[in-house]
Amino acid sequence: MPELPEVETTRRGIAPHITGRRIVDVRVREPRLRWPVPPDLSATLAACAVLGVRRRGKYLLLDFEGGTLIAHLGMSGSFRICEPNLPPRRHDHVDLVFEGGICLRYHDPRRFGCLLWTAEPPAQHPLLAELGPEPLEGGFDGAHLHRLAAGRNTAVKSFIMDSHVVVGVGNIYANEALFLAGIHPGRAAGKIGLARYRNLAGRISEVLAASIEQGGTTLRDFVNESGAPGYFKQVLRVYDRGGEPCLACGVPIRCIRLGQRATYYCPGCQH
DNA sequence: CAACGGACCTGCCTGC
DNA sequence: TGCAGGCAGGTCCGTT
Repeated sequence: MPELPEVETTRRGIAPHITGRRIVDVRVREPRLRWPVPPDLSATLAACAVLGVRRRGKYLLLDFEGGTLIAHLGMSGSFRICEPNLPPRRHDHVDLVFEGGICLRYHDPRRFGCLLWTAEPPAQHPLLAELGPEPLEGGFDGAHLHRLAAGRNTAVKSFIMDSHVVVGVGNIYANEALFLAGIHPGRAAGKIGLARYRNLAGRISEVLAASIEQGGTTLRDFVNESGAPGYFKQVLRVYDRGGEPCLACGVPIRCIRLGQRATYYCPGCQH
């Protein structure tokens, strides 16, 4: 489900509800996420206040007094703000209950996500330490992509989805950005020139920013902190449009598999 | 190093 | 109607 725009939408949605509030209860109904929820999380968080909510790539960072809760939504995770006594639905695995009757509820059917605690600065955590630059901040541009692509034979789509190269570019937005840049997704990363990488970097930033504006993309089940869907799907140019005409040239969109992922492109526009 | 496949899970859709 | 199979927005890890 969530790519960077969905995670940012979630961050913006939950931050005003929980920032500055203290934990009054932690309920772990199902600790078996990608990695186990720390068994002592409840004790660790007891009476701690949230200082703020940040995002690094697709990780949400809930800064508490004394450490940071690192959260990832995996493929199917979501956070919602609800009443603490609202009966949990299936797959509502964890509640963080705050003073004032605010409950942050973690829901994740596939359990590919995680909730981890670190007392160190989270940037040093092994999951975050090797991540590439943020696509919506300085340090990400065509020169960066061109430099890292040198000598690499992998498909450019797999290359831009590598979190060591740039964070937050998942399958939907990789397809969309390559379409907007006119680059064939299977082209070898090391055989693309600087000018085209400058264009691609711009399109990646642009498509992610535009999706955040729309509240993220809802394909099947993404909802924000209030349970409302995102609206960016209405703007997707190639993703999930196999066989339909290209909006630019009318040629049918093609669907292939690249690196085990569904890959959509326009054979007329992308080379 | 780079590249690839498998692994982790449930839910939903398709086709027989 | 039931059931098997395939697919899904992520990404880590082990093997070539």
